[in-house]
Formats: sequence, structure tokens, C-alpha cells
Amino acid sequence: MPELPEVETIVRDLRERLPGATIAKVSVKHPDILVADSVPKFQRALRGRTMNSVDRRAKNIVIALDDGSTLVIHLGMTGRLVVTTAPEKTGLRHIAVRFDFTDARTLLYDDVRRFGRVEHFQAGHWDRRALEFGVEPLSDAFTAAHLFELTRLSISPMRNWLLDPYRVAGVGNIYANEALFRAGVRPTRRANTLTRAETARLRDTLRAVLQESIDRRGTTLNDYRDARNQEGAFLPLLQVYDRAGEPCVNCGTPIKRIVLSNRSAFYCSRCQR
DNA sequence: AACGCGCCCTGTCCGC
DNA sequence: TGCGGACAGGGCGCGT
Repeated sequence: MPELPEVETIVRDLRERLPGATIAKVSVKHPDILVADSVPKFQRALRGRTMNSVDRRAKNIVIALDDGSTLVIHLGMTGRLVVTTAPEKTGLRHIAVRFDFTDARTLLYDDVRRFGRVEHFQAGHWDRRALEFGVEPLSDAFTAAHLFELTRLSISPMRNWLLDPYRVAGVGNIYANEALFRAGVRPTRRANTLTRAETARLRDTLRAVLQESIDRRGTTLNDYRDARNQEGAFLPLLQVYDRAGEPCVNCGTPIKRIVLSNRSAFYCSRCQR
């Protein structure tokens, strides 16, 4: 569920609360969420550790610990992270992992579909893994020239292309569709057929839609909640995603829905070529 | 070897 | 009302 803006919103919330927190106890109700040799090994590695910082890489939440190791959480489709002093009263019904801190606060990882992952990396291991992801679209490295060169290499439809985290990191189905609409590029357009002008527009529209969504604390379709357990406010600003049949905001043509690689794509057949 | 499909899992909604 | 099917923000592993 959460894409870059939603994960970024959660990271900013957690950054205000987690640094300095020391883990007293780790409880695991759904071990299939963990990427670990065993639950006891995971618990031993984390007990007594203090959290130093919280960052985002692609859609991963990256928590640096005081021994140089790293706790990495990926929310999958329905993951939520909530910090609370009343863990029994959150209303969360699918808590998979619970971190109790020494200061009476608790960090809960809840995940209905359990597509998420919680993994502990020894010092240096996460840094190496993080190198595999593509360019961060909000970073200075994401230039029009860079996007043009990358798209030369692929015949994939642009909607699929944008969902690959090893090309551009953090883009999911909502913002891929929204950025393509704003850029006037159809989801089915093959990557290597985009012009320089189109890649320049797409670079700008992708950054704009991601930043505008961060400014509104993300999009809540159904499940997404931030670390305060609150919904995001970007939903009314979506122009094509989940709007099949509704008039295009530019020209009034009904928005179309098609399926690409088993996932919905939305576009205006008049405004996008 | 890049690409697309099926699948992991639970919940919700819609049509019959 | 109940039931079956489609679909949901992600990404891995597999066959081609």
C-alpha cells in the first residue's frame, strides 16, 4: 500500500520519536514477517539496542542501531508502524511484531496481508544491499538526462518500467499512473520510445506528484495510516488512479482502466499518447 | 537476460 | 442472505 510519500511520512514521524529509544523486549506473533534464521536469534540481536536514526531507502524504513547494525522494515501492501503508550488500545488486529522500549512506549508492526518484511542486518550489510536500488527520484541525481539514458535500455511499458525499484526507487502504482498522466505519456508506451522532451516532463511530474503527496502526508485508499495512526490527505488530488469512467480533469474524456502485468493502469486516451 | 506472469495473504465489494 | 470472483498501495522467483 505505501509508496514513497507514505513511507517518507512515516519515517519523518518516527524520526521525531524513535532516536534514543532502547529496546527492552521483542515479541513476534507472525514469524513469517521476519527475514531471520530464527525468532530467538532476532530477539537476541535487538534486545538492549538503542535506536540512533530513522531513514528511508526506496520503500524501506531504515533504523540504525547503536552497535552499527540496522533494522529494516518494508510495509508491503498493508503494513503499519505505530508508536504508542497503550498498545492494547490501538484497535490494530494484525500485530505481527512488537517492540517494547525501556521508557514504557511500544512500537507495533501490524500487517493484515503479511506481505511486509522485518529484517535485521549486521553492520555494513544493509549498506551493501541498499546499493542495489535505483536512483531516489527526489534526489539531485535524478536528472532528465539520467532518466532518458535509463529508458533507452528497456522495451517495457512505462507503467511497468516505473514500478521497478532497481531503476527508480520508491515509485508504486498510484504515483506511476499519476506522473504519466501529468506528463501526457500512456502507461503502455515502451520505455525506449520516449523522446527527450517526454522524459524531461516525466522527471518533473514524478517529482512534483511525490512531493505534493508528501506535503499532504500521503494517499489513504483503504489501509494506509501514518505513525500517528492517521490517514493521509492526497486521495482527492489523484487525477486518474482508481478513477475509471470519471471525466479527465483536462478534457472530460472518461478515464480508462487497463491491466498491465496483472495490475491496473489508468489513463486518458486523449491526453496521453 | 529482460520481461511478464503467478503467487504470497486477508479483507472488501459487487453481481447473481 | 450467501457465495464466488475480482481486486487491492509490493516484490520475489520462475520460465521463456
